Order: sequence, then structure tokens, then C-alpha cells
Amino acid sequence: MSKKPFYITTPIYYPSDKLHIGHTYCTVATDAMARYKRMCGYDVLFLTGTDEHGQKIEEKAKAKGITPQQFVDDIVEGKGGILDLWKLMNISNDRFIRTTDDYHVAAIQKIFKKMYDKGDIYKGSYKGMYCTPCESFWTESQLVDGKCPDCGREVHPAEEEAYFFRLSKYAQPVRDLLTQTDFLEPKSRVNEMVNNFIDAGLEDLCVSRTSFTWGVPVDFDPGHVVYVWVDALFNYTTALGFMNDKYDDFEKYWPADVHYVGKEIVRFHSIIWPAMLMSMEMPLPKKVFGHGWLNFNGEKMSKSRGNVVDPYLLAERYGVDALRFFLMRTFPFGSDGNFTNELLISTINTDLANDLGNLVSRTVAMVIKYFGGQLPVEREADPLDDELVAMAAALRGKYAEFMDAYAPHSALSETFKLISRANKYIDENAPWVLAKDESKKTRLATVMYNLLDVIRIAATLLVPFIPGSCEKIFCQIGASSDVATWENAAEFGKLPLDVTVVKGETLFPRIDMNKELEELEKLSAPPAPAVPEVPACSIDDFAKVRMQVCKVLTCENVKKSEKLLKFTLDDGSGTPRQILSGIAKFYKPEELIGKTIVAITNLPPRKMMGQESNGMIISAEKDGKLNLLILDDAIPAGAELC
RNA sequence: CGCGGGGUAGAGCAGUCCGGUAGCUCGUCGGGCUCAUAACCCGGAGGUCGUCGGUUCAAAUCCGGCCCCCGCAACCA
Repeated sequence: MSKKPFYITTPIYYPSDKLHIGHTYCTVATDAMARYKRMCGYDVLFLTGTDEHGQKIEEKAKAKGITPQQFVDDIVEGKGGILDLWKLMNISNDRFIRTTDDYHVAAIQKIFKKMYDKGDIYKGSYKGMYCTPCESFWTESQLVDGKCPDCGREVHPAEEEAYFFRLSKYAQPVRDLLTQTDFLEPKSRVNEMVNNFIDAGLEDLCVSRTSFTWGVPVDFDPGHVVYVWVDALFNYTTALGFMNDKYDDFEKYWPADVHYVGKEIVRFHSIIWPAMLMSMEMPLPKKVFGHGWLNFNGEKMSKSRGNVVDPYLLAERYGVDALRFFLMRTFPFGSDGNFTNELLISTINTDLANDLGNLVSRTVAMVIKYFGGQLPVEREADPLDDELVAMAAALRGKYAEFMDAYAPHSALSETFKLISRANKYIDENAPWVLAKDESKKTRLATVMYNLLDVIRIAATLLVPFIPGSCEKIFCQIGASSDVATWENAAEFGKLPLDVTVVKGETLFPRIDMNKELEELEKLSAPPAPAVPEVPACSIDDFAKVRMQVCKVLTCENVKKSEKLLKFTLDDGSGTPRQILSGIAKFYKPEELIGKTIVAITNLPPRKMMGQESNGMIISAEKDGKLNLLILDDAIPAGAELC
């Protein structure tokens, strides 16, 4: 009998920078599910990879003076790169696809052509306003005063050839898919997709570009490259050998059982991806699961905030399993979580060191102390055993239910209830008291055996999450690989009666919270002084900036904007000047009316929220504090700063 | 009226679909134990479940109004 296939994927990550804890979170979750399914007897294919084309990578490579291929090779395969990270994190992916792989590129060209031949991709024109010197297209709403927002020069209407995918054609079937099936989970994401995108009207999607070259060329139309949608999404199929000869198990694994994706790309996977598959007349994946994001100290992680959490650092410091465990145990998988160093350390200490690690340690130590490491085979049951044994035997069922419902955090929580119960069981039975009475040796052996077997069951179920540590545990409690199986996890009493234990190293050392928080603080501080180098400004450059004293005539909030205030200023010219400024969080409009301020008045006009801004009001900002430069009223409007 | 999520003990969360004793982890206070990684076990204190109103014998839960936070979008020249 052949095993049932199970195909699971992570997104393919964009290698324009090092990956952070968010990517690690998603990949670890996928890995845990893949390992779980393998353990259950599925024939699992677990795919991850990288999405390596596009303008941003082209630009970054150019800035470094290397080719785009060299650039991505370094980030993917280089030291400390993505492959290294997954190796470090003990990720068990079966394949790794790079969209620059030859077989993928060739397959994408065929796929593109097929949709083109079918009429679902058509050549159209991208209409817009074109600025020749900037070689850029702008939409009407982006223009400022009908001019190029970048350089302020004239633009002219132009059309650029581009290929479009008939996304609109599939709006209704995709809507039905989302609203009438469990295709997209968690359910809360469905409303967001339907309300925001589908019901707002799906427009055909531009699927080619001529503005950059780092992509899959459209082979029947030189100058065009395939844009990210077709290139990236079809990785899930080309990696199985779809439209290529590199692999040949497309038939076996497609459709995918589940795509794990972050919430930012739910839209692509739940709308565009099924639509394209419908066009290709291919079966749809069975599920897209949009997991939440990790915030850091309550704030979104982002490079500009400098609060990106580095998985290398944490894994090396606390151990891969500790990090894997923390990510899976702490955050409900479908919703956002708040990552803090304190939470990380306390989770490691409480669950792994105090509860699990210490349970193994004390149990093994007692078997060695009281029995020289090997238990005698005689047993003596007691009602005190009943609850523990029942709980252990029932655990696998609950665990599987949670795992299959994409709730790894709940599966872990359930597992740790058993571990806690075992610690309590030790207290109830007080083995150290039994040990003092020679006539209670048999009972003592029973207590120890029950503990070892509970550990066996718990550790078996923890394998998908902390595989390395579980190996160590099995070794310590004398569970051979044919004993520590998924099948056996549903039954109590599978360890040999005369089991032999082995004293091992400390599984999860306790961490000194205060000391570590300090250390982490130091490590996460910007390595070099974070003062950006300020380029020298010549007096000539400075002279170009015209700063004038203005009187605030009117000031009001801009509708729908949190940050913008709209000013009308007297700049001494006699014509009121309108300027928008993003300081609404700091000032109430009415308190600024009549004030004397400074503005740069020779900037090109710029549109914000549909309104024009002619200049920039000077204020000073640091660490979330902002002060408008306000002058004495004596100086008249129009005066220039010198 | 752009879209979504949220407000429950000092902190972090579950419970809300399906109304009926408000639960978990950490912290705190007290006790127990000595096998163990200063770990483990037991107990206590601590909650107007954001707010106002409605339905009901009964509301954290259902309905309506309002306030606040977070994210998306837009924007922050």
C-alpha cells in the first residue's frame, strides 16, 4: 500500500535582504506540520525557496556593482544566507526552488504562453502619463499640477505595451471559492479579501514589465519580462516538474494540501493564484492558511524602526529547539503575536527547563539512584496512577485534532498539561519515601516506569517541534526508535519493562532573565553608531533653498488623514500659499492660526491626499517629539532666512 | 460612514460562534517537599470582562450606540 501524499509549502522569500524572525516563524511552522505528517505516515513533500527576480533586486545589485545573479546567489547560498539559516533551524524541506533555476524559467515561459494562447493573457496597453527624462509612467492621480512628481517637468499621455491577465473573468468563481469553502483560513481573512478586493472590483492584472530586465523573458516578445505573479506563484507547480523535466511528481503531489503564507500575501494566494490555476484548468490547492505576524514589543517589525529580530542570534544563543518551540508554543498561529525577549526567555525557562527538562532530569536521576539505571520487571499498580495513565493515553487524540486544525500552539499546550501532571505525580507518590522502604521497591519501580513512559509519549509528540531535543530524551529514557513512534504514542506501556536509562546532559539550561535581557539589549543596539552620514552641503547648494517667514492664515485637518494639516500661509507675495504638513499628531490646527513660521517656498509642488502642497514647513523632530519652528511675530511675512 | 483585528487580575493571553460557578501562564503572598536544572507540588490575594443602553429568569458571551488601541490602505514634502 502506498502512503498518502501530503504537499506543503512555505512562500518563496524575496532575497533582497537577510531573513528575519518572521520568515523563520513561517518556515518553522511549515516544518513542524511537515514533520508531523511524516510521523503520521504520509508521503510528505515540503517545499520552500526564493523569489529572486524583480526591479528591487536589479537595483540593489547595481548599487553594489555586481550582477543580480551574484547578488541573489550570495544571499541565498552565501555564508549566513538563507540556506544556512534553514540548516541552522533544522528545517526538513525536501526541495528548495529558486525562481532563477533554469527549469523554472523555461516552465514559466510555457505557462505564460499557454495562458496567452488561451486568451486569458492578452497584450494590451498600460495607459498613463509618461515623463521622458525620468522614463517613468504616472497615473493621473500621481501627477502634480499635471507634471511629473519626480522632476516637475512636462509629461505626455503614452501607452506602453504590456500583457494583462484576465483576472476579472474569474472574480465570481474566486469569490465563491472564498465564501463557500474552507479554502482560505483562518476565516477572518475571508472578509478582508472579499470586501477589500473582490467586491471593490477586480481589474485585469498587468503581468509583464518592460521597465526592467531581471526576470523571465517573454520568449515570444523580446523586451517584456514576466512580472512576479506568474513567475512566483507557479513555483509551487514547477518544483514538482510541471511543464519541465527536472522533476516528475506533479501528478503525485498536486494539488497542494496547504500553502502556508503570511497575511501580507494572502491576497495573492487566495485571489490571483486560484484565478490563474482556473485559467490553466488545473486543480486548486486544498487550502491556503494565512498565519499572523510577529510584532516586536507591540510594534510592527521593520527595518526602518530598527527592531528586526535576528533568528541566528537567538538560535545560537538559546538553541535551535528553544527558539522553534517558543515560536510555536507562544503565538496562536492564525493571529498576530507580540514577540518580546522577556517572553522568549520566560517560555524557555518555564516550559522547557522547569517542566520538561527538569522532569526528564529528575526521573532519570531517580532511576539511576534507586535502581542503578535499569528497572526490575515487577509492577504494582495503584489508583494514584489512573489519572496520569488515562491522560497520557488520551493525549495523542487531542494533539492530532489540534494539529489538523492548524493550531500547533494548542497541541503543545495540551502536551504540556501532561508534563505538568507528571511533575505532580512525582509529588503525590514521593518516590524518595518509597525508596526508604525495601518492601516498596516494586511500587517504586512502577512509579518510575510510569514517568518514563509518560515522557516517552510526550517526547514523541514533541518531535515535530523540537526534533533534536527529543532524540536526546529518547536516548536518556531508553526509548529506541522502534518504540518512540506515532503508533505507540496512543498507547501507554510501550517502553520495555526492564528499561535502562542513561544520564545525559542538561536538555534546556535555565536562563538568567535579567542578565540576558541586558545582553540582548546590547546586541540589538545598532552595531555602529547609527548616525547616518550627512553629505556635505556647499554654500551654493544651501543658497538654492529659499526659506521664508510666513504667517498662518488658516489651518485645518485634512479629511481622512491622521497626519496631515492643511495650511494657508501669507508668504508676503500677496497670494496665499497652501502647504500640507504631516504634523497633525502634534498640533491642533486652531492653536497655529496667526503664528509666524518658516517654510521652504521654492520646492516643486506636490500632491498629498489629493491636495496640493507648495512647500515645506520647518519643524524639528527626534524620538517621536516634534516642534514647529515658531518665530517672534515682529518679523514680517516674506522675510528670507539668511 | 474605506477594510479588518482587538479592549477580560500587576503583565501576557484563553473563553465570545453555541448565554448559566470568569480560566491559563508569569508575577506576588503563604505553605509543602528534598528526587531534580534555586527546580517541583499545594493554597491565598488580586477582575465594575472598555463604556452606555437593550433582550433575558440569567449577558464577558446576543442586539444597538459610543470611546480607545493595533494593523491594512492612503499618506507622512
